Amino acid sequence: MKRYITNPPFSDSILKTVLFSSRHFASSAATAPLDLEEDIGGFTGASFGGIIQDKDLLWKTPNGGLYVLDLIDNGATDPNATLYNQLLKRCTQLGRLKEGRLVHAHVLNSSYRNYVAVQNSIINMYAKCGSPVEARKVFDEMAERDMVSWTAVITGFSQNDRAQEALGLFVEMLRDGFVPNQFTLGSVLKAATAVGEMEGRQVHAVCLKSGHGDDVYVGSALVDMYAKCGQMEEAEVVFDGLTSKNEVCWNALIAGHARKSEAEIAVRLFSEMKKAGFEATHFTYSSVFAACASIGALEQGKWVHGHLVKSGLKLIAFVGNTLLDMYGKAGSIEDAHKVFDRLVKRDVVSWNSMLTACAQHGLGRETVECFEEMRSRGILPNEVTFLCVLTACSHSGLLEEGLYYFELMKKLKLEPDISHYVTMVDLLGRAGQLGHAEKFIKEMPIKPTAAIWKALLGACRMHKNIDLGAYAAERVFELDPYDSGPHILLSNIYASAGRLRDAANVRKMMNDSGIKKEPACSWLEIENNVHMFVANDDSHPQRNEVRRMWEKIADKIREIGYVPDTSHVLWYVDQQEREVRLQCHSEKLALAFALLNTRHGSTIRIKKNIRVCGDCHTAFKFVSQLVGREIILRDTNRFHHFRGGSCSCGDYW
DNA sequence: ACACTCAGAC
Repeated sequence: MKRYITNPPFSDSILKTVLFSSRHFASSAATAPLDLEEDIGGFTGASFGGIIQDKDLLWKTPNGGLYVLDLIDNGATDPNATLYNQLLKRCTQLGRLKEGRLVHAHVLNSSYRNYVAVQNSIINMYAKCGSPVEARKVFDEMAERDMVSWTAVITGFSQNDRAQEALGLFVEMLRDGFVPNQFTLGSVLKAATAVGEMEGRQVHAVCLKSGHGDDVYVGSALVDMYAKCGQMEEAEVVFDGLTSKNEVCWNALIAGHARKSEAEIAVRLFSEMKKAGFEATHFTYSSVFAACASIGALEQGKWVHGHLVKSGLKLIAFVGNTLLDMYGKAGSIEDAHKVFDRLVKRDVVSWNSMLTACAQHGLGRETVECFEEMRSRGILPNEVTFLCVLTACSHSGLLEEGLYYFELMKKLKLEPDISHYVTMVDLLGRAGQLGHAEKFIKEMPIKPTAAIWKALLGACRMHKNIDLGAYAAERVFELDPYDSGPHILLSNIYASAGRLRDAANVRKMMNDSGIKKEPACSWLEIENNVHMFVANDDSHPQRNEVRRMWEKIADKIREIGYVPDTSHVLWYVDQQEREVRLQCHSEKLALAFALLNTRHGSTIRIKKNIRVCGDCHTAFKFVSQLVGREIILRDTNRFHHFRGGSCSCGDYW
C-alpha cells in the first residue's frame, strides 16, 4: 500500500507570515508597497521552496531551529509529507545533522510519523550525515518498509565505511523477499568491493540474475569492484559490455589502471574517453596524473596537463595537488613549483605536496624555508607535513633542524607515528649518530617495527658499523624475514670489512629460505616509448651499440679522473670480473642509451627501481661534466640532479 | 521528488 500524499495548497495565513515577516524579508517587505494579489501570484508554491533553498532563511530563527518548523508550530500552516521531505533533503544536502534531528523530532510529533516516504527521507538524512546507526534505528522501528527504505539504510552503512553491516542488511532484504533494483545494487556493490573479491563476485551474480547488469550505475560499480580486486581484464570485459557509458565508468576503469601504475593504459583510455565524446572530470585528471606520477612519466603527464588547461576546468586543490605531485615525482621541480604558484586555493595537502617535491629533490634548505612560509601564512601543519620536513632534513643531513622540528611537532600536539620515528632513526643514523639512534629506538614509546631496524641497518652500512648492523639485521629478520634488502645489506657490511665467511653465510641463509633479490632495472622514456634496462641483460634491440657507447664514455671519464669503485660489487668474483659487472649496471646502460638517442644539451631523465650504486653515482657526475648536460636520476625515493661534475645530493643520500 | 556508481599527498 502506497501512501503518498499530495502537497495541499498554501493557506492565506502562511502567505501572510511569509510576506509580512520583516525578520526574514527585511529589505523587500519593508520597502515595497504590498499588492496582495500580485504577491500571491508570485509566491504561491514557490514560497517554501524559496525559504528552504535560501540558507539564510532556512536557519534564521532565534532559537536555532528551522524557520519552516516555526511556521508550523505557530499554526501558520499545516505540515505535509512533501514539506518534511524537502526540509530533510535540504538538511542532507548541507550535511546538517543537528537540524535534521529537529525535523525528525517534529515528524514524530506529527500525524506523518508513519508515512513511509517521510521515514525514508529521515533514514537517508541520517545516512548521508554520517550517522548510520540512527538511520538503522529509524529503519528498525518502521512498521512497513519498501525498496527505498532498504536502499537508504544499506547505503548508510555502505557510505560510512561499514561494508559488512551493509552486506548483512542486503542478505536480510533478500530473505524478506525483496528483489533488489539498480539503486540497491549500486550501493551493495560498493560495500562488497570493500569486503572482498568473493563477495563482489556473488553480488555480480545477483546483478545479472535480477537483470540490472547493464545499468550504468551498477556497471560502474562492477568495473570499480573488479578494478579494486586487481582484475583489470574482468573490469574491461564488464566495461566493454555496457551498452551506455558515462564519465563515472570511464573514471572507474582509468583509476583502476592508475592504481596498478599502468600509466600508458591510463593515458590511452583518457584519450579514448575524450574521443568517445565524454568530458574528463577532476576525477579523471587526478587518476591519470597519479598514474604518471607512479612511474615518473613526465612527457605523458605534460600532455594530459595540456588537455586540462584546454578543458577550462579550474586548477582546484583536488586535481592541482596530484598534478604538483606528478611533476615532483616525474623529476621536474620547476613545473611542480609553477603548479603550486597557480593553484586557485592551497590546502594543507598542496603545501605537503610541495614540501615532498622539495624533499625528494634533496632541497633540504628550501623545504625548511617552504615550511616556515607555510606557518607564517597561518596554515596549520599536520602529521604528514612534519614527515615531509623530517625526511628533507634526513636526506640533506640537517641534523639539528630535524631534531628541532621533531620537538616542535610534539609541542604542537601532533602525535608522531611510526613513520616519524623511522625518519628520525634515519636522520640520526645517516648523520653518523649511531649510538644516539640506538638510544632513540630504545626509548621510543611505540614498539619498533622492521622499518625502524632497516633504517638503522642502512645507517650501519653507510658508516661501516658491523656489530650494530648485525644486531639491527637480526631484529629485521625476526620481524620481516622475507625481505631480500636487509640480507644483502648485512652481507655487504661483512664483505666490505673483509669478513667473507660471514657474508657468505648470510647469502646462504637467504638462498636457503628461497628469498630472491629484486633485479635492478633502470628505464627512461623517449618520445612516449619506455626503454628498460636490466643489469647484464641482453634483451634491448640496441644492446650492442649501447655497450660500445658506454665503453667509450667510460674511457673518456677515466681520463678526467673516474676510478671504478668495485667495493659495491659481489665480493666472490675476481677483480676483473667485478669491473665488467660494474660497467653493466642498468643505470649506466640507460645513460649510454640516452646519450645515443637524445638531443644534445637536453636534460636526461632516468629512473631506477632501487637505490643508485656508489660507483654509478660517481660515474654519472663525471658524465655530466664530460657532456655538459644535466642528468636527473630517480631512485626509489629521491632524485639526483647531476650537473657540471657534482650532484644535488652533495654525495649525501 | 524518499534510494545508487568514480578520488589525491608520506
